[in-house]
Amino acid sequence: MADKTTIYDVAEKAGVSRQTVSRVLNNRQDVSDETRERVKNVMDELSYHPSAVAQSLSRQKSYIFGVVTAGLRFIGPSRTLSGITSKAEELGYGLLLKELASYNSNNVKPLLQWFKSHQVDGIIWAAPEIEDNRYWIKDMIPDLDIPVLFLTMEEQSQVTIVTTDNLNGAKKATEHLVQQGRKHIGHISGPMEWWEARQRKLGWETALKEAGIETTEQMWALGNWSPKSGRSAFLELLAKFPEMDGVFVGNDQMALGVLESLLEIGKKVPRDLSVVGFDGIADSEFYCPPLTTVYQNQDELGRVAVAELTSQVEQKLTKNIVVEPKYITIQPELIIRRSS
Amino acid sequence: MADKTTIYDVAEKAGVSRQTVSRVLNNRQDVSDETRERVKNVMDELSYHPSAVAQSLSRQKSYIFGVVTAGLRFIGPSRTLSGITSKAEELGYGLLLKELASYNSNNVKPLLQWFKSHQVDGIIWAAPEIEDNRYWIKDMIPDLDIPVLFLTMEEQSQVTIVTTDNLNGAKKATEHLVQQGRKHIGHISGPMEWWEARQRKLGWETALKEAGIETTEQMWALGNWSPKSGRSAFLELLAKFPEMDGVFVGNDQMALGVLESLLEIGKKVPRDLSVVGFDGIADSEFYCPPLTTVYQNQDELGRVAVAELTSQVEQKLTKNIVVEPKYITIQPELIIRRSS
DNA sequence: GTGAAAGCGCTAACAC
DNA sequence: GTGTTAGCGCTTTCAC
Repeated sequence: MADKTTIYDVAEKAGVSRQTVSRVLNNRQDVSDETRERVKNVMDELSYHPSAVAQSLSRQKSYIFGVVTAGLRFIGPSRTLSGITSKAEELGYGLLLKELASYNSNNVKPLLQWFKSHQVDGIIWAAPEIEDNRYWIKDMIPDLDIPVLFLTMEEQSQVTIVTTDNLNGAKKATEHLVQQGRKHIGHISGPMEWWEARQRKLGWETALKEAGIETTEQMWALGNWSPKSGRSAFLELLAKFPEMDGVFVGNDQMALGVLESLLEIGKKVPRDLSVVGFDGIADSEFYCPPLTTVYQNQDELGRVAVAELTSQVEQKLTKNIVVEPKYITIQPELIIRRSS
Repeated sequence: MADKTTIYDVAEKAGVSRQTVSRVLNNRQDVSDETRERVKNVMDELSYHPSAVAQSLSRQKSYIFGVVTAGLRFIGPSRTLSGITSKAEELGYGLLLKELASYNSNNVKPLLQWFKSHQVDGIIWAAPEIEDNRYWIKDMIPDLDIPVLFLTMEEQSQVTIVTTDNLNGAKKATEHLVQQGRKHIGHISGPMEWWEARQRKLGWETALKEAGIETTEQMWALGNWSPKSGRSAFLELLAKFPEMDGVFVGNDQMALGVLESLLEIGKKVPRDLSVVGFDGIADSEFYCPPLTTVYQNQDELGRVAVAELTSQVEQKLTKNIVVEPKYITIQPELIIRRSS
């Protein structure tokens, strides 16, 4: 009952047409200053606020982006989301949020349709690339007719992607271990279904190869990103690669598990073994010892994504040109602490 | 260009009126089976999907909730958000998300207005209560005319609140230390501007009082939730309360800092000092030693909030009754690990 | 059972 | 500069 005031009420009370009110609303120039003032005053008096829903319907533009995320209970995705919210706020866009119940979304179509029916101006796909959960891109994106931007995935023609350079980050981490004089550098990876895990492993392999070391199956073990898995993967790895004196771990959480099991078996870090993680989560500074890690700025990732999407949307709108897909890469940086 | 098909196209092709199509869309019973079938087939052929925006405008109901969060870069809020997304999905609601740039939001009014203009059916305020950042409730909520549900705040008449029972959780933690035979139990709190921090401190005081111990200023120190602050607060506390043999820390992250500084100064946990945290974040199981902590199910918090809000919205809609405010409390549970 | 008319609140296109 | 006329795509009376 509070806000039943519509553009019509304002028009009537101000003694003008609804059009004129609309013009004032949209800051058009073709209104006399005198009229504009009068209308604005009436708006205040009536505490009038336009209906965004009606505007969306009429303009065919909502100033809303759809955001798809997954695994919010982990720290990474929410950092990215935070970057998205802040940049969207800056640029005047709202966000319609969906979290995938499982990474392997098989009902992408209804989701995209839902966004479309809400007339979002663009979509940010911030869920990780795992297995073939991107299979639908070629089928769906073209006739969706809404710009979609993907986060964290392999370069692909036809779609714009913003991602941390996982391969290069992993290379930096491994090179650091090499420079520290480590000769037997192992790797604990995330699940191989994850693109990020594969990239990081590849970075480790590449760096070692460039250092003249050939990697073998004995030199790496598989984890699932969790501290617990990091721990068991490490024990497994140590058993089959006993000479290991350095390890690049696929993420900080698994590195936490590694550090803990090192403590238990009485090995000193970094004296006996150097450890380097990936992600640069805030806690890593307080592990014992503080963890050397590759920091990826996920907040920035989200911000860049929104900025790019906005730019594409507005270009499409004003110049009616469809921007060609880009592959935007963000470089992570090595943070050296006491674990190496 | 893909989805220019409207209800009108369907009506025309099916040889019925737009209303009939609408009836089929809304599963009304007053349509003959034969007509329904025909219309449905045409919908499929044209791959027609109704516009949610047009429906919102027409029905004056959007099936969207507004969500306000803050501090997504920390792990707590995003867990809650995850609970919110999953339950909302189950109940058929979408989410319009806003993250406060700072905890002390002074521009609440435009935010609420924005939600209102988007015709959200309800609002979940999931940002923490800090200082007087709730001052606006009495002024704004009544004439907003949209149900608003608050998370994590002090009971207050007129508004529905869902919260973890921080006081009781803190009591449990402290009582546990007492039962372990600790005689000198200190506390490191979060910032006193935070309601949660005050509640947890109060729980510590209450438990000690019930155990016959009077708390003094010497027995607690102030942190800011971060590991770093936990560390310095602990050192400060140890200096003025040297006989301390147990400490209840306001959250797990600060407890991490405490554990690290204990390692540095060479004190054994729990032999010399027992440590208990609060939150039950996943990592706490992998601190050294694994942390005893009070687990609060933030996912559930979000789910309960959505369920309650939905219930209120639908009751208001069907029976046209405004549900009276509730204060819903979720009990956290003590998880005992090696740090105590 | 089905259709016609009116309306949700606003904007775009064209008049004057 | 300002008003008129049509929509945007759907639902809600109320006829028949």
